Amino acid sequence: MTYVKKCPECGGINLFWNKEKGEVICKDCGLVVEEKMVDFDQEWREFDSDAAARKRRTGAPMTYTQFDQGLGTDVGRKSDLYSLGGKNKNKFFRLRKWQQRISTAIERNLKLALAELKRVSSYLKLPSSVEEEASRVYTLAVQKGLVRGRSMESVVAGALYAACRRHDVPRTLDELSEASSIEKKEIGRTYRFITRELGITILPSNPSDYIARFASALKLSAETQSKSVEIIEQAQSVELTSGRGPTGIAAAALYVAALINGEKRTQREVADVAGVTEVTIRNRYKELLEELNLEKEIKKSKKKKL
DNA sequence: AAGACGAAAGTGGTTGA
DNA sequence: TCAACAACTTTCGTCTT
Repeated sequence: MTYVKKCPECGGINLFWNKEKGEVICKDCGLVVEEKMVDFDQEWREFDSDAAARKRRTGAPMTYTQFDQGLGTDVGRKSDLYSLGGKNKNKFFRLRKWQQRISTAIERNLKLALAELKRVSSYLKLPSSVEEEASRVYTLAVQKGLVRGRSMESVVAGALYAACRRHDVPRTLDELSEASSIEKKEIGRTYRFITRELGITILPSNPSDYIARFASALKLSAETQSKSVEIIEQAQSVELTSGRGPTGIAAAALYVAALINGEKRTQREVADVAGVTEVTIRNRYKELLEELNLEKEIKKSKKKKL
């Protein structure tokens, strides 16, 4: 089986095959290029309907993006009732009433929230594995009663942010904030709250996870991308990265790599796509030059130009 | 004229008493 | 709960290309 080499959406070359989920996603724009690559053929043969019924064993796939995991049942309405006598009829009505009562609180909330979650995640073009994870996180949060006192939207945003981090397709808080129209600090706060309460541990995000997306936004070559990842790795080995914002580091590394490869971008341009200021890039850039003596490489590329 | 650089003051969040 | 603190931003003036 052969796979597409370029993302049909943005032309990016950073396709990533998540074997577990059976998806090929584009790390640049988050587009799911191929999804659910399962073998749809049956692995058994059936000769008559009887044998077929015995051998079939699947239903609709279970998913957290449906409020009841796609497994919900309802106590039926009219048509079923005709087959029941008086006593049973009453029992039936009672059951239905109870079900409606139980359903209301949590499930109504989940329905609304998951709709919102879908909206935001499609706005950000997140892969469905992230959406699924976020739905799961949100469902847990509701069950633990963590939504009380917080707006539903902010918890959704927080769950999405957590899911993104876990799947190494980080979006910045700014992007999430733009998509959900929730304040950045509010998202951050609920994010911290729910991850703590649910005991979800998330590693600090790696600057190189941002490189692919930033680079494609700036239309930089693949060589520049790998160069900047290389720079980040070096920076990490001399402890230049701890305590600093990962986006700032990614931006600076990208800026330097672009200089070295003669694909110069202004600090302003890089700063804009990375969501940091020029000053931050300058500070990181200065540190990078000091620690990793990259001056030579920059000079080298200048000579080439002349 | 535009971009790069740096200083200084301000902001929001974390930490430790 | 408050103050100290680090990272980052904003603003602005100067230097370089």
